[in-house]
Amino acid sequence: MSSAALPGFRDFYPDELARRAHVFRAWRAVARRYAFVEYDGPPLEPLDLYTKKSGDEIVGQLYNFTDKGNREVALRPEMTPTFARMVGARANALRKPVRWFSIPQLFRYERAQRGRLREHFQLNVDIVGEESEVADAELLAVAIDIMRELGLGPADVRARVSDRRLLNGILLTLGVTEAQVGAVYGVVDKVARQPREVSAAKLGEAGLAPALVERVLQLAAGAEFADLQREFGAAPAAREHIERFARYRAHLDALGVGEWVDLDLSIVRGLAYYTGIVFELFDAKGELRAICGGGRYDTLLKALGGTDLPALGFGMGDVVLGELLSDRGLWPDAVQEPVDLHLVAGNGAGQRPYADALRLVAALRAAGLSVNHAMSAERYLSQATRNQVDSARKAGCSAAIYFREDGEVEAVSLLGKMKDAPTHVIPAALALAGDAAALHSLRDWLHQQRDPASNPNG
RNA sequence: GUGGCUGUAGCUCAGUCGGUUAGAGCAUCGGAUUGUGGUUCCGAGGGUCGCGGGUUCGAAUCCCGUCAGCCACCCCA
Repeated sequence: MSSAALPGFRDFYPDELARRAHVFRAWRAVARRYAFVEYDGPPLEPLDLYTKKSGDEIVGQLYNFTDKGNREVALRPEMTPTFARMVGARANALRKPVRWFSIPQLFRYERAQRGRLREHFQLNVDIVGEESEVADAELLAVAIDIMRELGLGPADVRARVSDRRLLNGILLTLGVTEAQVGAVYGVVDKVARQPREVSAAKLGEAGLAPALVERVLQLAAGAEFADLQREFGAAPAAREHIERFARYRAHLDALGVGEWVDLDLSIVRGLAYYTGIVFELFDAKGELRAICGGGRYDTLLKALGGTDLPALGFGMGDVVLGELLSDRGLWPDAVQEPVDLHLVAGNGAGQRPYADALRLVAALRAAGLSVNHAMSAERYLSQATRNQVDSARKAGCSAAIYFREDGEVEAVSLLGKMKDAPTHVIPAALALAGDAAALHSLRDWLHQQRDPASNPNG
């Protein structure tokens, strides 16, 4: 076996690239439907772009090195700092709100495992300059509509949403002190991933009374928004946030994605820079890692040295999403673009110079058709036609084309049944001369063969 | 970075108690009376049994190490 790709890196063979393209198509189609525009930045950035935001510990998880100009650089592990720089540099000139998306390839140096490689492609969708919770609803709707676009439904994927301000207000109302809030977040974030006793012990260590520990764990394990409204709707520390969240839910319903969404106060998204509504998308069976995560980060742009603008966004990677599509059998049947025509030897092949065969191929290509051929005069003339036709069909070609004994050029469909396959004839002289009408008729005929509605052989 | 499981052809896997030149199916390539199809038949190529060391007359097989993959931590996307 020759050397393979580096650990955590992928070779994309044509079938795999076609699947990747399928996901990218869905990402772009939905992002554009929501009026986002695409941008990109450099895959290599100054190292301090990341250490400024995340501290020096981050270096252990980066692909970083010193370049030949003695600059400390890193392959980008995330898009947000680049995005923040680009927006910040033109903050005053950009029409607000900014709605941008990107599909960067990102890199992280850490142990690869299922759903987690050292390299992946991640859709980033961000909005800058809008504080209304309508923007939060719009953002989540983009992520959910991508699931729909790929054939997934609310029984396959669930959106879990929370709001840090809401959780904060509830905790303060219950008697958690400002000083304890940080520690409580840390426990709540992991409540589903560690034993209840461990969570309880950590909350106790943070200074929470036993009754309060129970109450916090109960809320983190699952809460109905209606119950929260009843209990905290009038509390001074929580009321504003309860009301905002109610409006958010109503916007999601109106945007047509309400049935995908569950409240889950345990969604904290690390302890980092999120300031408001946060969300994650999971497969409904809970077998995979998060498909997507994001939320509001109103203070980050300023913290990174940019303008003080509210912002929100999410990232959605191709790896977990691809695993989910595989599990659900949702990849399209024909992932490859079929080739239109394959030149084979017909009964008239021997009557013409080989150059005519290449001229025919060239004329068809000039007319915009995709055409393959054997690239060997010897094989074209000596190999049995049935083998040539069979190879073309197996390669996924839509039709074979050849010179007939009477000198005409004939195409025969390779789709559908082999008996009585449809054919289309054009005079060889017109085909070789690149006659527009003749080639147009061939193109129409090909389209007709591919359209199942008008192709009884399909 | 820590621990557990697994490594045989491009893929899925056989390979007995340690015993001759490591096999099958699928896939690929060539062919089946100068020509039009999925079936069928014949044939071919393709392996440092992950890698290195050890035990042994003899190792795919047993032992140790290492690398890679998977899983769980850690951390996050």
